Amino acid sequence: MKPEKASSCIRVYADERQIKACKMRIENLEDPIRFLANALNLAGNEVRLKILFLLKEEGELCPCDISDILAMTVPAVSQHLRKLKDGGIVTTKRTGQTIFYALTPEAEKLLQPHLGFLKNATVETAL
Amino acid sequence: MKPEKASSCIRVYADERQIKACKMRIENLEDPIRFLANALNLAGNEVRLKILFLLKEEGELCPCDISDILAMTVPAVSQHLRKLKDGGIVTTKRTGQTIFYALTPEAEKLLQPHLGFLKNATVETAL
DNA sequence: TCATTATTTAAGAGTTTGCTTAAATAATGA
DNA sequence: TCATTATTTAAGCAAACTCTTAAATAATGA
Repeated sequence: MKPEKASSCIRVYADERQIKACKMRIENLEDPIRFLANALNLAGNEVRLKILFLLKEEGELCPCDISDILAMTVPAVSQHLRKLKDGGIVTTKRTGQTIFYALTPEAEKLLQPHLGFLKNATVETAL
Repeated sequence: MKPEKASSCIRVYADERQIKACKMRIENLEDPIRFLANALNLAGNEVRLKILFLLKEEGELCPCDISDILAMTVPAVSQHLRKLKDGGIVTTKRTGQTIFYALTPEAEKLLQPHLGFLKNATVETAL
């Protein structure tokens, strides 16, 4: 009846098997979890979520457009775009001096539920 | 042919109508965007994403269990749980000294695609 | 009541974030 | 080539994040 663990909790009814199974499950998912957490973290910022939503709706936009729409300085926008690009969420296409940003197909798939939901969302429906 | 705007970009081909439409769309979605960004931000942290995944899989867990599984101190876990609770992502149920945490139905719905995906995910399938 | 256990709270330190301003790159067209 | 325009990069700073350790709350049972 004595728990075989040397951990913080000494609850007698602690389910050792459950704990161990959970540990293994998490361990196996380490990589996908890291990847997903990073993507969600990028989307989990008001400014970047707006940018992602706009790219989803408009197809592509340049930093300058986004700066106008969001009423932010161009460097501020550019730095967000860089993060998104580094994270594989957006790609770029140059046309003259203008650089157009667009969602990657992977990001589109990954964020589809949320961005699609926003389209006609209210706070209640978002829940 | 002169653009009617006093903004950072002076591109002749800037689509004034598009910019204005985007501004309005974003403005109308201010609240849902704030809400969604907050939820994604909470999920966009490795530790918290693990917690959310575990709660999804196990139904409910106490801080002590989570601390064991993730090999983190109890206060560290507790502080993450508080954030999740403040954000309406998890709820609590007391049984004696033990407090069980579980996903709220809203969070379950909101995060279903991602947490469900993780279940048997590899990095490639997560993409 | 008192010792034990589960959990939360608080204070502190080190890191990361996200903006600002100024400067650097890059492409266009006169 | 030179001036203009679009974008990125860099440095600096205030705020937010996430852990640590120590102390406070809360519930149980002898």
